[in-house]
Amino acid sequence: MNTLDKREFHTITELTKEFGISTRTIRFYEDEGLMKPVRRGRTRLFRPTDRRRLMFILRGKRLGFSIADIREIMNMYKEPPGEEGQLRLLIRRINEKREELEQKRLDIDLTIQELDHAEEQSLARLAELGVGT
Amino acid sequence: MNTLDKREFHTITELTKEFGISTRTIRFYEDEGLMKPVRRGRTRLFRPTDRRRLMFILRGKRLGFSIADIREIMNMYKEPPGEEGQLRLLIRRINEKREELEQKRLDIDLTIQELDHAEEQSLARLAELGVGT
DNA sequence: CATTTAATTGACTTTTACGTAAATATCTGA
DNA sequence: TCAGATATTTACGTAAAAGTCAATTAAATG
Repeated sequence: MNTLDKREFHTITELTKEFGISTRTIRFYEDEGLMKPVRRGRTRLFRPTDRRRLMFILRGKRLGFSIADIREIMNMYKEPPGEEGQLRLLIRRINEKREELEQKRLDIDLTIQELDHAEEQSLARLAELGVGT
Repeated sequence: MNTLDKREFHTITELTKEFGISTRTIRFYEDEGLMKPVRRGRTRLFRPTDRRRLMFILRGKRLGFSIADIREIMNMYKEPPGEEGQLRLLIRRINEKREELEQKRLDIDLTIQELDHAEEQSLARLAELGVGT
């Protein structure tokens, strides 16, 4: 791979290797309408945009979002609707999602704090045993 | 409920109401060894410590951790082991979990940024429509 | 051109995290 | 003490998110 890797297409196996997922998983996301790779014959060809979508999906998964959640968030990034009511609805949904994410961040910070505490305990215990780090 | 609510025990339904989950869910967590409420007869009585554990579980869930993950993290908060090898192993695991959490935080920040962007687009669109906020 | 090699499709299976229902037991106030 | 509400146990069911396997098909390569 080149440092200036702006290649047009990726194969499915390239993506499985890059992201450590299976072909089944990628096809599953396509079935769910989260990606639309183009085809050469029957073979899927993934454009940079498909790859970005995949990254987005995996990020969502790491945060514990369901496929449905991810689909919903993706839709928020498309062209905003032209009608006022729809727009206001979209904005409300965006804010809901943001709150959800901010709650997650609080959860993370708390958990990290607790891990820090647990680590300290363990380090203290190690010190008691009279060992260097 | 009192402002100084340090009551000894909670019933299962009190917890379901407080946290918006079902009795089945709570019993499931007990089956999974994540909580050990005491019993009066067959009836479960949840102490403050059980309630705290439940909060911990739900926090883990919000972050997309599996039951197995949560159990593993919980075990990190118990008395650290006495043997050096075990201690070092524990410390390594703690650091792995922390990294995982920090990755999640990065994911969150990215996603929030994108939501911000999507919101701006929508607000701009609204402005175009010549409407006030 | 014959054959590995890589992809696709479709069907069935598995795991996780509960939901649901039935039968039984316990408690509680009238 | 008895009806109605609350809990428990056991067992089976289910939805989401893939995993696995088999049959085809297409592509590439010696």
